[in-house]
Amino acid sequence: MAETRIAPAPPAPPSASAPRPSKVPKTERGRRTLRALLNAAAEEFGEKGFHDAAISQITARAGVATGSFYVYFDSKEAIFQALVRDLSGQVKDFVGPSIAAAPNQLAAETAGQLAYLNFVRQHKEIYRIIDESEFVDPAAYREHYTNSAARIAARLEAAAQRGEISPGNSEVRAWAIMGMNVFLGLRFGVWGDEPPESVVQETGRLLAHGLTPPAATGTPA
Amino acid sequence: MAETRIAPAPPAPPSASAPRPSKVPKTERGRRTLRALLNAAAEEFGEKGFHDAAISQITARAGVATGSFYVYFDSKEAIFQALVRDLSGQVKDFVGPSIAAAPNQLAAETAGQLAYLNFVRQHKEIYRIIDESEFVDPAAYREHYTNSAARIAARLEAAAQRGEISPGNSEVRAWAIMGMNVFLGLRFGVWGDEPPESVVQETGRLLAHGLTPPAATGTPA
DNA sequence: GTGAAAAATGAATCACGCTTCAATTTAGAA
DNA sequence: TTCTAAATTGAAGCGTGATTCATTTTTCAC
Repeated sequence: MAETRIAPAPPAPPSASAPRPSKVPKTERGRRTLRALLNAAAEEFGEKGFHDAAISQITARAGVATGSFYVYFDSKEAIFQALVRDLSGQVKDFVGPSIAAAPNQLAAETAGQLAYLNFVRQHKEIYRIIDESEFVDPAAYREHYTNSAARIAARLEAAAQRGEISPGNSEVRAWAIMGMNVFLGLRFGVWGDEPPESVVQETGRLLAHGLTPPAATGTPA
Repeated sequence: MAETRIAPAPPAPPSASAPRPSKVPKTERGRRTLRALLNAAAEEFGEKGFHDAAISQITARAGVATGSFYVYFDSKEAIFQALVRDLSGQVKDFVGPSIAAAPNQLAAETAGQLAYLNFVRQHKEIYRIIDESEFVDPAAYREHYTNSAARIAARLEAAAQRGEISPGNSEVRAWAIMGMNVFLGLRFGVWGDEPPESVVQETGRLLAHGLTPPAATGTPA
């Protein structure tokens, strides 16, 4: 969540960004149907959750017959997995550039969070889908967060080397930052409509100076 | 997550701490069977998730016949709801005292986090169950986190009044802290066995002073 | 000790929706 | 235009597991 790039080569696994259906379409028509199925699945899974979602509804939304589904995916689980990959990639591609453009580490975290919150507001279904992968595809769930944390940690490590931030346990910090972003995304992206700017501002202060009052440190907020 | 008490009367809804089965047992034997069913359900749901969990397995683990289940609960959903309440209460009761005993706000957050991490290590199934309530019982899920955040926010508000911490947006801060705790609990409580002390120490520094290096503020870590 | 309410039993029912499949239509290369 | 592979169709099969229920056993107040 809320990261990517800046470091030359973070420990990122070979997981691809694109959906990987069981059978790759050979014709233009096939590609269109595949896309329609993935979009329909995002809606259906997002609204109903994995088990209440129905293949027959997905195909109905996509405007194809039930049987067509199995030309592209082996099972309900298979399209769900493909969807998780699809959405993971979309977040990364959306948030990454903002982070890369930031002048320093604290600005990068703030920019990443802002981009993430904006993305979430446009794709509220992402939480239900990523969250449910914990049950449908545990490996994907674990990978998703482990990879995100690893990228954040790599950035923090580099920044600490440069003396830009204080030294410390980067892995713990990374999971803390990721947790913050995920929960703020849930509260202010999915459940609320408040403009993200004030959220980002507050978090920026927290990450920079903590909660200790100015009198006790020296630099006011 | 990781909070409770300290403030006289936080905005906590009327949700009870105890499980509320459909039918309250009238005899001692009945109470024992109900407890056995809840414990068995915690195991079964924790291991398999809601949909792969089977009533027949729950009753088998509890050592009773299939039909007995429906003496105590109206449905699979009903026992799941009761379980979420049960576990929510357990966390609160376990973490609360640590927070109440802390001398100041920053110490309270740290103590709460430490207690929470220890609790999670003893009850790894809690994540799968709370997380899945997002799908099985969305209202319970939302309430769980909204209430937790409200309690943290109330504590922060009070501390800010006392000048113990800097003024700021308490709701944003509360959700940030809660997110941190939840994700650190997942990584270092459920997935890892590292001793929680180093995690808590790092988070404590982060909450107190942020990431800015000592040179730029004045008070070293 | 007796009897009515509470609890326990487990085989049978039944709804649900994923998946299969044989037949038909469409795409596009030669 | 022709022909083959690709794509589409939707009704029916089928396994799974939650839920029901008539019956038996246990509890405990009187």
